[in-house]
Amino acid sequence: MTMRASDLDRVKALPLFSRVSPEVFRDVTAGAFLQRFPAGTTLLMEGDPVDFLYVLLDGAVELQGSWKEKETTLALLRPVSTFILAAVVLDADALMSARTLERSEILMLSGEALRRTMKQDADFSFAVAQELSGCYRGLVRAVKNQKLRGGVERLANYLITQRVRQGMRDPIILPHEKRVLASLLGMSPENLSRAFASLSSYGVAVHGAEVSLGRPEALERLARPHPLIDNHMPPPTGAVGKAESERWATQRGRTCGSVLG
Amino acid sequence: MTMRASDLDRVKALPLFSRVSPEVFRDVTAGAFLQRFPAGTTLLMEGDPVDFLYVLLDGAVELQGSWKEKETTLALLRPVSTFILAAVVLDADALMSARTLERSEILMLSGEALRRTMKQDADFSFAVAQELSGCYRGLVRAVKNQKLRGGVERLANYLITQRVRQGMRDPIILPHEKRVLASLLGMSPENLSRAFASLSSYGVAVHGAEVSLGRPEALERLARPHPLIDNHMPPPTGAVGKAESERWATQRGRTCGSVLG
DNA sequence: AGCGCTATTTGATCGTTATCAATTGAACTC
DNA sequence: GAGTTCAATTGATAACGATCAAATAGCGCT
Repeated sequence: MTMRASDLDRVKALPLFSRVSPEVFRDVTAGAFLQRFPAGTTLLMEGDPVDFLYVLLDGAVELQGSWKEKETTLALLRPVSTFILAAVVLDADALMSARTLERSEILMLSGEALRRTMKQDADFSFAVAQELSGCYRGLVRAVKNQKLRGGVERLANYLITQRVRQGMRDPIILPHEKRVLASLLGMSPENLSRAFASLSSYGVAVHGAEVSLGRPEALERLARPHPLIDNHMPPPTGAVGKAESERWATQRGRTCGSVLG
Repeated sequence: MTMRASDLDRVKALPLFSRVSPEVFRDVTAGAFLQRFPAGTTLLMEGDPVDFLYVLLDGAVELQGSWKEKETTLALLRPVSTFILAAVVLDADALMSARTLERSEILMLSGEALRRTMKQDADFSFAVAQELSGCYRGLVRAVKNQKLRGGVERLANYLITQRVRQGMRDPIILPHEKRVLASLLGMSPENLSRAFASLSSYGVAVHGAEVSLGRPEALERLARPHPLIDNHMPPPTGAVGKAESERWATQRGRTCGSVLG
C-alpha cells in the first residue's frame, strides 16, 4: 500500500531476495503491506498462527519466549531484518512473541505467497534454505553462549561484539535498554549492573548507554571470544542477512536477528 | 557402497526425501557411502569444513559444543537422523563436534551434490527449507528450556517427554548415560543425581537406567510441560523428521536430532 | 524548576549450581 | 572370585545468580 519505492529496494537488497528474478520478487511481495506500530506493540503472541513474514524496516523488535510468568528475550532485531521465517515455511504456530521496542515500520509479506513461490522457484527456495541455515547457526551460537559461559563472560563478549559491529569506535553505544539486554544475556537486571561493575577492573566504564572499553585487550583476555560462538561480523555497510554473515564467518547484514545481541 | 537396499529405503523415508522424485533421490545419493564407526569416534570437530550430510542409520551420536576446556551436549541423535544440514547448505564450517556414543552406521551424502540438487529442484529445496525450519524451531525450544527453567524442571520435563516418546510405558528407559544426559540438560552429573533425588517426592524412582514415574500427574504439576517448549510428539511409528514433528505440534520421525532429548 | 514515572544501581539475603573429595555401585578382566 | 575401571552417588564447600528492599539517577511533563 503506502510504501516508498526505497523501502522495496531495501527489502530487495536482503540476501533472501537479492538474487531472485524481478518476477519472483513481484510474486512474493504481492499483497504485501507496510504498517507502522508504536513502541510496545505486540505483533505476535506465542502460539499464534503465523500468516505473514515480517520485515523490520525501521525501529526495533524483540522476540521473546515465556513460561510460567517468566519471560526471556530470544533475539533483538534492528533494520533490516526478517523474522519468524521458520514458522512461515512450516505454516506453524509461533514459538516466540514479537513486540516492538520502539516505533517501528514493518513490512508484512503473505506467508502463503511465500510458500507458493518457494515451490515454484528453486533459486528462491535455496535462498530461503540458506537464510534458515544462518538463523539455525545463530541459535547454535546462542545455546553455546548460554550453556558454556557465565553471566560476566556473556556480557564481556557482548561488549566486544558490539565494538566490532560499531566499527571499533569508543565508546560503544548500547542499542537497547539495560533490562532488555539483561534478558537477552540471560540474567536479571540487577546482575547485569553488577556484571558491569565487575568489568570496571578490566577498563570498562559505563555512562548511561555509553560504554567505554578502556583496555580492550584486557577485556578480551577475560572474554575469550571464539569464532564458533561469537560472530564477529564487520560493521554493516548495507543490508546483511544471517546466511551472509554465517558465510562470512567461514572463509572468505542481518536478517533473522542477532541472537547474540 | 556396501549398503543394503533397506538402508536406502530408510533414508528415502525421511521427510527430507520422501516426496522427491526417484531421479532427484538418485542424484542426491550419488557417491554416497555407508560407514561403520566404533563408539567414541569423533566424526567431525568444531570448526572443520563440512563436506557431507550425515545420516545416522544405527547407533547414537552426540553433537557438542565447547569453549575454554568446557564442553556441552547440544543434541543427542538416534536413528534415523540427519545432522549438520545447515552447515552443508551454507558450505560452512561446523559449529558443533559430532561423535558416536555407540557403534554406529552412518551414511554420508555429498554436500556438493546436495546443494547442486537443491538449485535444480524446487521441491527438494522446499523440503530442505522445511527440515531446517524444524531444526531451527527445535533450537528455539532448547533455548527457552535452558533460559526459563531450572535444572530440576528441565529434568522433570525431560522425563515426561521420554514417557510420551516411549509410548507411556512405565518404567521409562534412559536412552543414554547419565553424564551425557546431564550435559544435555545443562547441569553437572552431580547435580543430575541430586535432581533425581529431589524428584523422589513426586514419585520418581531410579534404578540404573530404569526410571519409574510413580505419579505422573504430580510430576506434571511440577514440570508444567508446555507445547511451545516441549515437543510431545507421539512415539515414532516410522522415520519422522523435525519438520514433521513441528508440523504435528501445530495443529492438527525425527531428522536433525532431538535437541531437548 | 519541580514533579512523577521508570530505569538503574546498590545492599542484603537466599536459593541454586558447580566443584572438590570421598564413597558406593556395577561391569569387565584376569 | 578378587581386582580393576569407570559411572554414579553423597557430602561439604564455594561461586554464582535470583530476589527483595531501598536508594539513586534519568527522563518527560507541566
